[in-house]
Amino acid sequence: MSNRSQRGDGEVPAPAIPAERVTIGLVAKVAGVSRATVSRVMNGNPRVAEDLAMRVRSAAEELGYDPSPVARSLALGRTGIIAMLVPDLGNPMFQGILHGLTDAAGEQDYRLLVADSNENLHEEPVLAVEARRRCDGLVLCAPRMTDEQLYELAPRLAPCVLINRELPGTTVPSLTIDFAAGIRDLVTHLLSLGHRRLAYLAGPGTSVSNRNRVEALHKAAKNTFELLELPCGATFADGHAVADHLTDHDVTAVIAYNDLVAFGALSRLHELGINVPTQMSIVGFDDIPFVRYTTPPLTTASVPMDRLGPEAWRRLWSLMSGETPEKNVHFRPRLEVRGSTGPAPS
Amino acid sequence: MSNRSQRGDGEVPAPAIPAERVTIGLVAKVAGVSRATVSRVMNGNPRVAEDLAMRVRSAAEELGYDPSPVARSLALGRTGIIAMLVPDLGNPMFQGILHGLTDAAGEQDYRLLVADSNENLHEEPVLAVEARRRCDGLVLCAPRMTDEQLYELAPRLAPCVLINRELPGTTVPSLTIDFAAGIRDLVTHLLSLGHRRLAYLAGPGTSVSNRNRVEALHKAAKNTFELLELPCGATFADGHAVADHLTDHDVTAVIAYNDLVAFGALSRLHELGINVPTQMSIVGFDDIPFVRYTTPPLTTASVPMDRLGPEAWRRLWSLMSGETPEKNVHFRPRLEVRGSTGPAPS
DNA sequence: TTGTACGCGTTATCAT
DNA sequence: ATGATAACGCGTACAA
Repeated sequence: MSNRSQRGDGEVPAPAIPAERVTIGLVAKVAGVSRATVSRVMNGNPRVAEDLAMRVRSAAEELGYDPSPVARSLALGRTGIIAMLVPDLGNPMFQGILHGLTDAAGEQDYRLLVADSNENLHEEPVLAVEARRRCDGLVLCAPRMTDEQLYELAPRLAPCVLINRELPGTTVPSLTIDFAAGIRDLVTHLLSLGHRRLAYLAGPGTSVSNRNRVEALHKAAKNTFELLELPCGATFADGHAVADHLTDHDVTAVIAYNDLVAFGALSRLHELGINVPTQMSIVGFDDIPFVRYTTPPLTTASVPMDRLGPEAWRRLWSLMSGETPEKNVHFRPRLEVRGSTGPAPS
Repeated sequence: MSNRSQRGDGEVPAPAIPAERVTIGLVAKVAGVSRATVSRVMNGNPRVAEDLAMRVRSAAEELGYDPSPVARSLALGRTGIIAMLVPDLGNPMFQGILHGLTDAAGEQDYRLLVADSNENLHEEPVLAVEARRRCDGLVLCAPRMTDEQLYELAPRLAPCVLINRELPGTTVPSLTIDFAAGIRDLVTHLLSLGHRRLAYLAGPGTSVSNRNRVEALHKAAKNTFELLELPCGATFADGHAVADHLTDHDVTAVIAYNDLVAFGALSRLHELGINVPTQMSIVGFDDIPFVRYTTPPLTTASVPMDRLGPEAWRRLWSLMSGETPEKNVHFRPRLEVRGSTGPAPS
């Protein structure tokens, strides 16, 4: 059956270049039909004589023919692919979105291509354009790109759906998280527990979502509680590192930029012998999969990650179909009270 | 300068379809030259008169011309892209590889496209072929694909580099982890601590890397210690769930399929009030970034993740250049003794 | 129903 | 140095 029966009596070479390119023309010649007919058969066009179709199919099978996606894309003017650009694949938050997006798009036979801008925040715009040019649509999550850049780029990125930020004055659809509401809920929760001196472990300074949180915090802090802002970051390691300085100040509760940071801080506090929540309360943001299992389980603002992917796809699909996408959604996080928060120590 | 100066007096539409396609032909017409010349200018061909080049550049600038990657790929016969297929983006292990691969390939102006086979293990082969056909090379990590399938597919995937598995009898380069050695080190460590009854939290049954571990364990167990094999999985949640059954049996140490699982189990044991390592020792595999911070820090077999990406790229590059890639590497994990292992309770 | 011929947007090979 | 023109591999009017 398979051609590897001769394995064992020699090395089977891994051909860097196929023996001879098998194109639609070759199949046509072998099957004794025109290329148009082959094309029709391959695309399931029903109006071809069954005998011809058979000949084509067996020829294609025999030659191992597979239409070139590139040539196909050029002729069709579409690729059947969408791309998503994320700032950090390591963040479980994006993994959730990616998963949902893959599934939703997959149902309509669209494939998802993931591009990670990683640390090259500098090249974020380049990557976005490049990714977009190779496919039919883009889901863009670029928290560090300036509004200026985004306005400039938007026309070249369409059809495009924005995640976690908006582009006022344009019709570019966007899915956002109501960070302010989430922060308010967390603060209210902490205040109700008697906390009055809070620390905020800030995310990347250039990130819009960090700015949103900071603004909400400052607004809430007015005449209500003391707020200490500590530069931190977005990763577990960042949170872990900054936790050392927590005891330098007189705070009783910590609001982390996100769950990863909160987790890192939680871990470090444990190492330092500081009990959570009796000596210090701590909250995160996002509700990524495993923070419900940390010790203690993390109180956080739960973002409905699983809804973002599908919603993004629907809007992208509308745009690609020339229709008007549904209105933007501003997801409201749900306060998830768990074990990492408790009454403020007297 | 920018055309968004009129923002504010109306909605700027997000054009699903660019106003008019600006192709190389249009630029040529506007600049008053042939398409060939435009192509030359765009590709930095030095032998074009400077005045013509100027005209072309300004025309291109003015029209916002950007060569179509698809058409370009078709004409050139190469895309400038490589793909990597991973079974689970959520596993930090792959994120490490992806990162290294992105950087290495990026230095030679190749972009990385990530495809996640997610739970569609069934479609893994399809995805692999699809991904490969759209670019110039593939880094494949498909732990659940059968050898049969892989042998069958190999020719269509070349140039291709395998991660975590080999294809004996072929010249397909592969980068593998010496799971057996890692397991042996972990076992030896546990035995030296006096443990004689071990549990193994098995990964996905269909995964080759799981089979490798199991084999190594059975080999080591011969007349040395008792081995209990518990079906588990590959995620944090899997480990968390299975930990409940750990106390049903009389084991003193646990070897988890990977760090994620170990972490999950660790977390659950803590909830159950079982102290690690005094009552139970536990080890993981991989050494993903944050397990050094868990409580207690996890003893594990450290895999040099950061080396995999670059090594994979070098081999892929060789293949694409028609050269013979360097020999395969069988990475030997390094035993990382931390706080999650201790003397067996008497 | 089938084949012919052209278009998709670009690069490369020739003449000139 | 520049411009026709033929690839690249495929889809699809249109004609037959």
